Amino acid sequence: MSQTLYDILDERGFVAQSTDAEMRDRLASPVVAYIGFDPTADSLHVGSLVPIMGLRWLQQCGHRPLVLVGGATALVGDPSGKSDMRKMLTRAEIDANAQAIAAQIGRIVRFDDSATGAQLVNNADWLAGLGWIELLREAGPHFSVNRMLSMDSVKGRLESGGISFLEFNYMVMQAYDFLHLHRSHRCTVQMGGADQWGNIVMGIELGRRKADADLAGLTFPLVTKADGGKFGKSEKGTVWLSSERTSIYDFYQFWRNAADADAGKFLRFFTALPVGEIDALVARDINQAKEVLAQQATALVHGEPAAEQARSDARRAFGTERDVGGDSIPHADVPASELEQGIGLVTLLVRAALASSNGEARRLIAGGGVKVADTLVDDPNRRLTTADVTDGYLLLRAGKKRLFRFDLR
RNA sequence: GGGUAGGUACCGAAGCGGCCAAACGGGGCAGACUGUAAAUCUGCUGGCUCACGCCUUCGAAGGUUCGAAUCCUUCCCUGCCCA
Repeated sequence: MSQTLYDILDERGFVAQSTDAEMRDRLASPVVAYIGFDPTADSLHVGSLVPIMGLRWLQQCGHRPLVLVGGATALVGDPSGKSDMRKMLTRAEIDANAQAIAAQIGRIVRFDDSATGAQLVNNADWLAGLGWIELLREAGPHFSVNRMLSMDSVKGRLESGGISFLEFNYMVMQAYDFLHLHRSHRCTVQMGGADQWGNIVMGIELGRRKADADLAGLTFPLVTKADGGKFGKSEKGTVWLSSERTSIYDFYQFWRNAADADAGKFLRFFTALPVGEIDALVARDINQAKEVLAQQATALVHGEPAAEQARSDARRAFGTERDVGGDSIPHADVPASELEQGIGLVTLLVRAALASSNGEARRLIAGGGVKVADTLVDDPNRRLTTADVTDGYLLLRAGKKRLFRFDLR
């Protein structure tokens, strides 16, 4: 193996900061490294794909990844990068979320007992049982409040509405996690998003003071978009990894619609294609590069067959064929009997979720944004009947990119 | 606990008795241009009916008034200063 993990991460853009100037050497021989995920929802979103890919490369390079789900820390809530306090979750919700998230990661990272098999740990297992006094006495003396206050994650909150003591303790818990994983799993490296820097550093220092351990950390950059917008949002909101929350069609479209300027970066982050190939592809045909990005990213999360289906359906729907019969195209049934009486276009737009209210649907139509089977309709009072059905379905388009198919039943 | 400044639609931020569903900016959606890209220009942006009109909304609950986001009372929350 000529390339070390560090080289791979570096050339793919995964390295934001490293606590160890000699990180490349450190990663030249097998280590145990961990990344934490907070089970605050029953699914991760595309933002978490960066650390997950980090684990994947880690594993591929002969290291052992530890996936920590923050069963305990989620009870507290990470203030990093948040402007407000999160809502509190119950223990049962968190446990269920932790399971769901582990399953998602398991599709990308291999969990088993081999030397490089990933292992799942839950900090509720060691933090939940700790006594207040016990923790204060063990970890407390090693934390300087002055330093904690100077951490970006805290400073941000001090400037924008304050931070509760509850959340202020988050970094202590995370630091304790690192120490614990060093003791229990010989873990020496923690990775995480750039916003985790402070938390990671606190863990390293705690490890040095309590266990004389030589720990290190590496952070991934915050994924940004060329236009400055938030990464991971589409018109439908957050892009989740769960197909329950974000359909595979929408997931594919999210990547397919990436900005040109982001294609190369995203291909490095979210696919396993060799960097040389990525550069060549981007240089040759940027639009095709985005199709590859969409297919690869979808395959990563939802599997090859689903990705192929999404790609071919999208190609046909947006290409010259105008064939929208594919299974992955958003669709629902509509009873023939109902259509015979005629249904208001406005009603159907709302039913298809192309508009969130009748008023919005009307505005959309009046603004010239609605097509029925490729024919522009600008009459808000238009009613659709079986006469509008072609090939057994009724196709609604809102704008150029949103569409919905009603199958006649 | 005391003092003080605030809580306005997705976000920021005006409004300070009627002309306020509420300026302006951002965001979002749509149209033109394109390559399912970006940039630019244009329109729209609480709900119901869409014609008048009706309903809900300006931290919460009451009150004053013909009429309140705008005045009064109590309460809740947040920042800052003091203890």
